[in-house]
Amino acid sequence: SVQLEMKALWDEFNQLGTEMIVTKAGRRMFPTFQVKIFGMDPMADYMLLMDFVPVDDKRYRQVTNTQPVPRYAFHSSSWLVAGKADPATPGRVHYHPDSPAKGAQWMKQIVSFDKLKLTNNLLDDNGHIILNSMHRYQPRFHVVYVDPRKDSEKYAEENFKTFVFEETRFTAVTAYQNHRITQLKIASNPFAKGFRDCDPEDWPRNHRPGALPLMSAFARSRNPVSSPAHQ
Amino acid sequence: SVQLEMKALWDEFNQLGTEMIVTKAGRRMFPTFQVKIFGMDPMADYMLLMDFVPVDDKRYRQVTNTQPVPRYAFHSSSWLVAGKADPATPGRVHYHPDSPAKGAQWMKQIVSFDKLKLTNNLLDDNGHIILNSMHRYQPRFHVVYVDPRKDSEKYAEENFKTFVFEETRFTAVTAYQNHRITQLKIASNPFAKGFRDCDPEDWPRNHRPGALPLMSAFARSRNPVSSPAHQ
DNA sequence: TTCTTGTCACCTAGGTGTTAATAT
DNA sequence: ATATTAACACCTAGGTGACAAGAA
Repeated sequence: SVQLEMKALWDEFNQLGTEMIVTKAGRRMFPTFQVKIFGMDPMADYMLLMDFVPVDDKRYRQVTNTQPVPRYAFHSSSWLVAGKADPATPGRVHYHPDSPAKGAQWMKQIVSFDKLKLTNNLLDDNGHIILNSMHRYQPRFHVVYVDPRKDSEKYAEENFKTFVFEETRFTAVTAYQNHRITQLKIASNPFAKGFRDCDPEDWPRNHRPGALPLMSAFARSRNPVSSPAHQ
Repeated sequence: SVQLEMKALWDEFNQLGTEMIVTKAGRRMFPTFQVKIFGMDPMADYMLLMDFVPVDDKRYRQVTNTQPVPRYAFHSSSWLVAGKADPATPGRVHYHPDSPAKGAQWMKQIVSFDKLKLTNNLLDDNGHIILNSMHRYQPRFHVVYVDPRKDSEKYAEENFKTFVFEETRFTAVTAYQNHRITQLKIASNPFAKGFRDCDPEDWPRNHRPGALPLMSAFARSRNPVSSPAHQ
């Protein structure tokens, strides 16, 4: 079985509609997809990998709310379906760089896919995951048992297991569309600290009950709670 | 067979008497020990590791030349034997973090031991290599074939091979003793660029034949030449 | 006197969103 | 209009030798 790490943070993003930047050179995901694994055979070899499947066959489009809104308005924009999805290229997979490794090694610490990068460059030759901007994707996590038997191909079907966490769904974008997503990224990603206007360490102490809860996930995620995988 | 990378740079350091800093927290080696490997079974698993053996049973001592020397003197100090070596602690080994891996993976690119760190802390619990300051050491590189047979222990003797490059010998120190070593480190280690007083990129062009050859190894090492292993 | 330790400025290396310019 | 790109300032993370202070 598998537990998603930083579930509280993923939930907060998912509630707003998670967006992930794609660039030509490749961009990491934030939050990073990381899991805790249980129940492997400690002595057996496993390959760990991820892929990304379209959530639907729609292409999205950002529509700006042009009506006058109060300052600090919450819903200045939203997603609209803009047509049928672009034809999917044969989806790439990302093997965790430690693969293959023994079950004992995978289980003894959190497995982090922080080397995984997303790109919109169809001609990418860095092995990055290729996605279409303005499309929605569902990350999937696969565990493959390395079968020592000679005719292991025959058992391929029973030698892997797939885990899907719906809270990790996201829209691929080349620039953030929802400003609240931007703010949550800035508040929770250490590499974006330069864009913060207050010290996040002070937030839990200074937090007023009525304030915008942009930082709540970050505060909570310091003691991450995991969730069981869907299927 | 194994080829040492950056051999020209190692030679230049070795000619001056290589020194490596050891610290409580652990310090990387420079030059980094890296090799190119040939002749493995592409499909077989191998473990790669390093250890460090005392070159002799001597403790060293730096003696300062107190006689008046001309400016820019070349030999202001030297090493003297200072007594018998301190009792050796059971030597640690450093497994290359990618171990175990297939021969094909080890051979397809340079294997770099840049995660290896040296410490003088006898109580170190970070898994770093523990060395005595003011003692000389010979790095050794070991290739271990992971024998798939059940009684593999019986074949341990024939399942590993050791490679020794004498030009990688060094003296462990807590502070540099030979100023020319310091200068060569500053000239060739990118992380010490802050202490340079000229642009190393310009050196090959501006190099006057009569000038001090401090940068020559760095200039040459841009097209690294390898050397065969001793044994 | 000699050796060791801890702090520091200054780097490498690379992950952020911003912004202005460009493409569609 | 909307979407994409490239350069950029500002971070994280961590590897340098210098230096002053301390230890042996």
